[in-house]
Amino acid sequence: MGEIRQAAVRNNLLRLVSAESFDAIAKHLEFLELPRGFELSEPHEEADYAYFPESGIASIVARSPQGQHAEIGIFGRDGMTPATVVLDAGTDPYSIFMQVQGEGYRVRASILKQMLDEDAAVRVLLGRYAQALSVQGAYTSLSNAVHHIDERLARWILMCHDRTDGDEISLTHEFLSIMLAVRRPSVTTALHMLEGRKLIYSERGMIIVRDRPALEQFANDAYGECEREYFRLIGPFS
Amino acid sequence: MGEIRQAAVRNNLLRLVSAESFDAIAKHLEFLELPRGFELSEPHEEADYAYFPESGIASIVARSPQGQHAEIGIFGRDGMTPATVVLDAGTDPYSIFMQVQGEGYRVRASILKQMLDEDAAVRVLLGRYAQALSVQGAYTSLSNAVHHIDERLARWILMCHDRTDGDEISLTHEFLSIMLAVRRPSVTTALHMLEGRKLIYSERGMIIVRDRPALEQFANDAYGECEREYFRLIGPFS
DNA sequence: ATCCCTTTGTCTGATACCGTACCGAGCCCC
DNA sequence: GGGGCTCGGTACGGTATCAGACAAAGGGAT
Repeated sequence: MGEIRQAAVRNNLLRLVSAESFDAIAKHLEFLELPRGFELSEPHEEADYAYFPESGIASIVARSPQGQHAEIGIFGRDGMTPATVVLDAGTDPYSIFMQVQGEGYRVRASILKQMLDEDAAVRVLLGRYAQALSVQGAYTSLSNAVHHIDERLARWILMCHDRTDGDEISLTHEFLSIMLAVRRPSVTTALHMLEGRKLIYSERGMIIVRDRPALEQFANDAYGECEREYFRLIGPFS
Repeated sequence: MGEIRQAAVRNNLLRLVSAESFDAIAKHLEFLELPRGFELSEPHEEADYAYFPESGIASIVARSPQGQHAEIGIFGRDGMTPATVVLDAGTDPYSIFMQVQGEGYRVRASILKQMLDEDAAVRVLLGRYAQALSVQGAYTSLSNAVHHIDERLARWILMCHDRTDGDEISLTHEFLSIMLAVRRPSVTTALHMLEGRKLIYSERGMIIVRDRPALEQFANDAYGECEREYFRLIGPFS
């Protein structure tokens, strides 16, 4: 702790705060592994820590009273949790957990909160991130309503690819089916479809992007809007 | 202008600010009719005014590049637009327009923005409202993904009923079909279903809630979560 | 190797919903 | 009180997806 160089950090939000703000927060940052399944936040519970992933992918899932669930958004080194901290909301009703393992920094939520009170620039940045996340949820909603499974799957693979270093994404069909709120066998067939078009390779527990431009073209209407909105609100990341 | 009594106001957010904050904003409030179809905000355009409805219902719709669309949330006197103002986001990608005619106040966005900079309590309130709206979007997403048309329709009627004075909601099937992102005839059949169960009456251009508790029971898994979250974040309204 | 467990592939029938089209009914307006 | 428009009801074939079950294949541990 206390000797993290901002230039070496990969999390986009941590990179974008001013050097002064970064120094203020850096001494409280703790680096840790984020294994698959790691819970970053549980529904209706006040989070002890805020997490800023350096790698890996986290999933935000809403659950109905009867236990139905659907993913409303994902983030990796483009984001953080809990976004509610900047809105003084205390808790949110979501499960947030690591879906592709990675690493990241965490800081006590109380410390981050205090920083936000004192540092308007950081407050603005995280506020804009909260908006980007909300827009991501909105477009997930649209996609759930109007797009076919294979398009939604393509969208989802693209969104993961954006947040991953190579072309390999480590995921099971089972997991994908939860994320897309469809049956597991539907994922299998949809993946075969994408594989047949030579857009991806699919192996046991692994999806490999083979032709990203064609994949974007296939996802077509389902991909792009909320990425553009992130770019407008926060800026580029890669 | 300038002589609006806070106790006479019906918009929940305006009611909840302190008397001092209200006095500061009241002199800038302008009362106006909000006819059906009135545009409160257009996608990617900076809004000139912020609107606080006193009655009627506004709809927030996301549009895909190809022109597909789906509703992600609604608000009436429980809310305001643009929620982005508190997040310094400038614009959002949604169409926001009146769906059931009503009345409301508006204030120049620049004035509201300035107030937010100076008044932390108002900033917190609107921030929490932004969160409530985001959660509403998340549960719309969940509903789009996992619930059947008739349940979603019931949910939607309940949400409108919450924001209406009587039991009558003035809406065409066409409009409903856009909101639920389904075919118009599907709405017709679903409404018949609800009518057959004696939960509503349905007339030309009008839906009348007949048995609200039973309607809630029917909507079951689809209704309630985001209402509870609004209550937690903001408080009751009625 | 052998066992076991996770993950993936495939099948069957059922169904919710779609796209499209067409017609009837209510309502406004001259 | 008829013309025309909006709105609602209904019908038909088509298909994307579901529900559930089962079998095969990969991979780790003994």
